[in-house]
Amino acid sequence: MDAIPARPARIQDVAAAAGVSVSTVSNVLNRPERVNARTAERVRDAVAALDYVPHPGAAGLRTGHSSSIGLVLPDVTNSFYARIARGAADAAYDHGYSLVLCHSGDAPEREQGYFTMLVEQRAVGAVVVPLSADPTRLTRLRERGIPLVLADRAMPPQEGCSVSVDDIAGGRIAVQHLLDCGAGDILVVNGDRSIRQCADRHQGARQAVRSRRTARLDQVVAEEMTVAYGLEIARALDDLPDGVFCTNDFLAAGLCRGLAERGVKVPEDVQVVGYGDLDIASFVGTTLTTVRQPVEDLGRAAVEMLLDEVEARAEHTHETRVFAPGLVLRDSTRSLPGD
Amino acid sequence: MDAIPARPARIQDVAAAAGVSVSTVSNVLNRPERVNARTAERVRDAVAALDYVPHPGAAGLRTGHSSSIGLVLPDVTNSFYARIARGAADAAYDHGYSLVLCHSGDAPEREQGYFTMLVEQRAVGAVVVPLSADPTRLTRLRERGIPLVLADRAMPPQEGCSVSVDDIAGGRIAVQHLLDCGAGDILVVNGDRSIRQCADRHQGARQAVRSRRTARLDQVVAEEMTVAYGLEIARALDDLPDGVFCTNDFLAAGLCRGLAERGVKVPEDVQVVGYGDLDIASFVGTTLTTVRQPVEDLGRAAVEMLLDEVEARAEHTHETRVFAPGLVLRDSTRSLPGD
DNA sequence: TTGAAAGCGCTAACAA
DNA sequence: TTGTTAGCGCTTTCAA
Repeated sequence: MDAIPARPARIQDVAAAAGVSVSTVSNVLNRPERVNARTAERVRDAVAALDYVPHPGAAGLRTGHSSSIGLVLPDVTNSFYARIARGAADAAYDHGYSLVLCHSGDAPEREQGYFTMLVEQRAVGAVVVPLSADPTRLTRLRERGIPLVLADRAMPPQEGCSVSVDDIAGGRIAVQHLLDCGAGDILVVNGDRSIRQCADRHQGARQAVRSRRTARLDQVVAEEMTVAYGLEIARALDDLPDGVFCTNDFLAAGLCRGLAERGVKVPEDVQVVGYGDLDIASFVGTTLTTVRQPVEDLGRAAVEMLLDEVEARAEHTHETRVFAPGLVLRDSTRSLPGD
Repeated sequence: MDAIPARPARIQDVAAAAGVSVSTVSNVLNRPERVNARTAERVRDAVAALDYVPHPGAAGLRTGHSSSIGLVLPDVTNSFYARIARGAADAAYDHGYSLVLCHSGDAPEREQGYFTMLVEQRAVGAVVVPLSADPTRLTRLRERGIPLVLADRAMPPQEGCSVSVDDIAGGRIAVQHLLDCGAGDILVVNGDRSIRQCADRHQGARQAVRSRRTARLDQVVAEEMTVAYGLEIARALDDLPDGVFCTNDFLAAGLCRGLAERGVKVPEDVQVVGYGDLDIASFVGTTLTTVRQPVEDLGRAAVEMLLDEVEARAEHTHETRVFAPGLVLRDSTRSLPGD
């Protein structure tokens, strides 16, 4: 029943059908300006008739350039990384590259396995969200001729490009907004401070508070950044602040629920800002004002910086690109006085 | 500062270093049994010394086999598809294939573009969640020699393999559970019935009710399967059922919120079952009892069926594999009488 | 403007 | 057991 898959046409077949040489066909396809218009048309007809599609693998063998990019992520089902993947896929598609999905699944040996695979395939480069901060393996990849761009991690600029979101700015705009909306006694509900993102967001919060003489800032650290711990913290709170900045939306969702339990109204009594604009932010009882990160842009930019490095090796200079987050206004904060 | 990426070693370099011919090196790598142990060791030393990694692209050119699989999805950031991707990535990795991520983004012309790319690359096959039910484009892919496995969509078995979750069973176990927990007047809050999943889940619900003489079943259709519409429906409900089956968790989350607004207690007054076990299911006020689909298994199985077709072309017979969903018990239903 | 021919890195007959 | 050699499908000098 299956149609016998005809062996795909090769460039030779096209040449024969059009009555020209293979190099002419190649020229029609790659440097059309070099070839007579009438000949070109004959060739194109043959291409269409034979349903010819060139084989970039074979071409790459000759030219030395492959057309695949690796995307190495800890976990595709994590929405943050999925958004990076989407941006990267868009950019790769636009530029005619194919994207090889490498799901390292938090296993360093698997990440390493993918690195080897990328070297084998002579991938043109890779966008990677590395599992560990240890840069040795990454450096080895570079030495093997695979340039890489780090996403969501910093990298010494002389080592290569990287993209990330400015978490300090994120913390700052979150708390600035609370201040603008009239809160003066701010609590930061944070995750483990050894996590760079958490430390940065807190630092941003401090910056914002410092700019307002009368304001004060407190911090409480949750063991894990989950709804459950947010809830816990709300229950345990002794005296209520009038503004809370949670460094992720899960904490914020739990916190809101805990406050509701205690009869505390959001945003009337306490205003809350979350972080991440995760799905949950719009699903909780009081929808969350939160910080949105342009994550797709990260993925897109990473691929584009990689291609710049690859295609313009000489003029390329490494770049550390930091994206600005933005605030999404919803119901867990009051509207600005001016509005 | 950059180490000049030394041009990677070729099989010839290894041969020279080991003082043997290229074919011996090739044999050591591919059919070690054919070669003298001592020679093999010399070769392996040379491989290590030169840090040689074979180039599967070049090999594929010779053998005609590539080692990449396409994964064509409407949207990686959708958690359902992301879970498929994860399963597929795991399986591909285990079998030594690379997975090319094709994010069609709901754009048919882009999906088509990816199909062409897969043909160009001589991908060994593809796992695809097609945008439209129209099978013509898919058939063309097969004819071009790219076997495919459909995920989350049915396909006539003679056309190829497919994997999906049994939505009828899902609807049935959901409602069966409501009945078992003492509910007798069941409402299905459904999405558009022209969506196969919705129709199937409702059919499963009917099957369950039919088995219980005294039970009755009602249905209300939401315009969209969102939290907002779930909320709406809860508000508009005239007389309350004692069990509600929502065909997705967003609807269920909204419904619970709406019921809470009206002072209706879940699960004391009304029991609720959702569908999908999305993140939100454990985040709502009353955590949702819901139907969990083994989506990663779909992705994994799809890749494995594809490889079976590719590697055992002769003995392969197409298969339509249907996975059984399971119930996740949480707080929106009462515990079973027996417990 | 076109074509002939070499070769990218590898595998697989076939010969030695 | 090992080596020689002819391609896989394409690009790219170089010559015509």
